[in-house]
Amino acid sequence: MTTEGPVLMLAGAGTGKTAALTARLAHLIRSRRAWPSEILCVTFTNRAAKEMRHRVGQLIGDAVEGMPWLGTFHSICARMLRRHAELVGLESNFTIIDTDDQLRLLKQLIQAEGLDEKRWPARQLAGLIDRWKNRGLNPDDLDAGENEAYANGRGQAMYAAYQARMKALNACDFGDLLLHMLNILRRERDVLEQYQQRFKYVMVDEYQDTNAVQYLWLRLLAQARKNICVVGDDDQSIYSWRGAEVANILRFEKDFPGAAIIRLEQNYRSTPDILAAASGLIAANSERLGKTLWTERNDGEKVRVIGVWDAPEEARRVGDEIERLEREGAPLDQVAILVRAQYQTREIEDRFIQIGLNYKIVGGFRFYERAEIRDALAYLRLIAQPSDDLAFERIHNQPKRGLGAKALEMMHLHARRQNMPLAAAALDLADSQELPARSRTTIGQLMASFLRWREMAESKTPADLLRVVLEESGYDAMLKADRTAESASRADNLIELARAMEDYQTLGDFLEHVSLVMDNDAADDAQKVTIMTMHAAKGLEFDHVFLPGWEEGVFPSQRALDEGGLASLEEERRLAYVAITRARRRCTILHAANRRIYGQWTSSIPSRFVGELPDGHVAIESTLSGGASLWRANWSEQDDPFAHVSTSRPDRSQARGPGWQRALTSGYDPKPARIKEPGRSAASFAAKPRNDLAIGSRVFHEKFGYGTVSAQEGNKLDIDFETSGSKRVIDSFVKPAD
DNA sequence: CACGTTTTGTTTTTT
DNA sequence: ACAAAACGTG
Repeated sequence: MTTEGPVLMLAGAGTGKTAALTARLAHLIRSRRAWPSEILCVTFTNRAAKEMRHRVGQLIGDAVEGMPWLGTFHSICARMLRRHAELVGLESNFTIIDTDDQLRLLKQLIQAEGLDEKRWPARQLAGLIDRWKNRGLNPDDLDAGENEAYANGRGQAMYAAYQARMKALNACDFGDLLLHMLNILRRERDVLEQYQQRFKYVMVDEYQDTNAVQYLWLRLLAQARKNICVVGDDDQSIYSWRGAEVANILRFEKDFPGAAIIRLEQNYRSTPDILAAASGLIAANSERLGKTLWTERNDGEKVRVIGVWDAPEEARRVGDEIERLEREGAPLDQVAILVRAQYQTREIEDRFIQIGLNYKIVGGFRFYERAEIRDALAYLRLIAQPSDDLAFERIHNQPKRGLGAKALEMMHLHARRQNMPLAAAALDLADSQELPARSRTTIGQLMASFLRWREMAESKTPADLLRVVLEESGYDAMLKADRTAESASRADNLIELARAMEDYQTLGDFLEHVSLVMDNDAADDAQKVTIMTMHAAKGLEFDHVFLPGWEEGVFPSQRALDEGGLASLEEERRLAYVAITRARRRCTILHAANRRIYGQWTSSIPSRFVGELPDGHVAIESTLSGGASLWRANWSEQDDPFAHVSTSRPDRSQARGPGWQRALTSGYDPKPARIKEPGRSAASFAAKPRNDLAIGSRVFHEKFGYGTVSAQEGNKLDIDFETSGSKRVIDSFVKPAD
């Protein structure tokens, strides 16, 4: 009922955080304080947004349909950015690229810079750029220290080059959605005021996970009215690797003086033992706001900790336990297995297939990340946007049509010289003689197909268009020719993709959905056990939760132990806290003495977190001889035996030698001019002739040698070569002979 | 250019 | 262990 002014809700796990938020939202609408379209409500995951929409719908009915501003930070920013794209030099139909495309693009830029890809991997640069964007930093905002983080002080230049290239491609990555919008709100007063006027109330779920850009974005939007209500739990902050700053929740009072602070401490979800186990564990963390969760319940059983010999036994054990629950009548959708990392799902999945237990894996290798789906999407992207070079590169030889590295290199060369997209360059090359005749006809056919498909896109539904494209491109034929079981399932996936597309009116709508919601959770009613990562489980709850792999090196993960120091160990502990508190009735933790990691059998000791669970609330069980008490005592009695395992960051400064600044320069221009007119089709790219050549000019060509221009048509020249005969070539491939 | 063989990296976690 | 990338051959 606290509707006006800033509100900070500190809500522990299972205290009804979402219920409070949805109720407040419904109250605002019912009491006519705001229309549904005047409330900005932000969540972190698509799942949370969906859940919120569902629950609000139950309270206020169809009015929820009129809530365009309920969604994730990314989807809301994408929606805004499409309206104001021109303010950051994009077109409204910009493409949202994923990490895969991002990496390929960065690799190209690194190569063009002449950097050693081994020494300065694209991944590292991608990580840095991501972190900069999360902090709201544009290339110009980087200080010298940041700049030196990559390739001896070329980080800034590479970042700038990447952004320029993205602009040329009319594309955004995930970080850009937020950063561009922040830039717009910072620079354009009228746009900012427009949104400040519109949003009478702002609500944010999981506030402890906001990073700097998101924080700045929110602060700008809420500044005028100050009707902002945020909900969070510092103990559940598990996304610092994504730039999340718990500090945001701590300084809320400073940013919004006079904020009402509401604590929710009664837990309505778990049994006292589960709650006590989780609370005892998290108490080992130092940096906490601190709160005491309590419950009125007094039922339930202790948290079980089971030690087994190896990972297969662990999987068997989990399977057995679940089958028992099933016999006892527990619904399978109330059972979850939460793991630290994706690779752990495999062992469990294998076992479940063996015993025929119905399961679903949430997240993981997602539908839209499969190769065949990405290929199909690349075709669609290229139809929607001829300037999508990344899509072009993906499918130019998929299915194989004899256009290999050589042909692609040629297209790149021409595209770069003319500042045009690859597709346009391809079209140009199709009627020149730079390439062998076979390649030219193939390119011509391919481009003609795209012209045809683009026309079809006007009249056909997206789903039908896809079917035609798959047929006419030869993709279907390629899958049919390959008679493996795998290709059959690929074909099925493509059929499924077309089916999923039926729900969308336009190609653009569908592509937006795909890039923002990488899930394709087809609604099915079958009862299934859920397998997912602990991160993905945040915000969910289950009667029965299994937590396998609680071993040093697995959980806490080796990475966290090696590089993050204490802060990262504490984050792992918060993750453990999140995992345990997902359970309503029963929580079972497992650890195996042996496990295969990187294909190597590795033995490990139980996680320190097991030792940190308070006695009296856990029941220890072990299939190993000697009992479990030995190692347990080990953990609690002495100090951290892993203290020597580096708690400080590895020193990177040594990698920098003298003279690093004198890096070599390359001829490649990192900032190609903005593409002026992508137009409706690749064919509309104008061919501008060169004016420094005329009929009779003597010219030199890399491949054909010297010759004389005999005719000029647009950017194409007929040249009589002295050694290679008469050819038709594109003018950018020749230079005047002197 | 396609295809087979060898080498290398991968395992955090999400939008 | 497995997949992708790099490398070499016909």
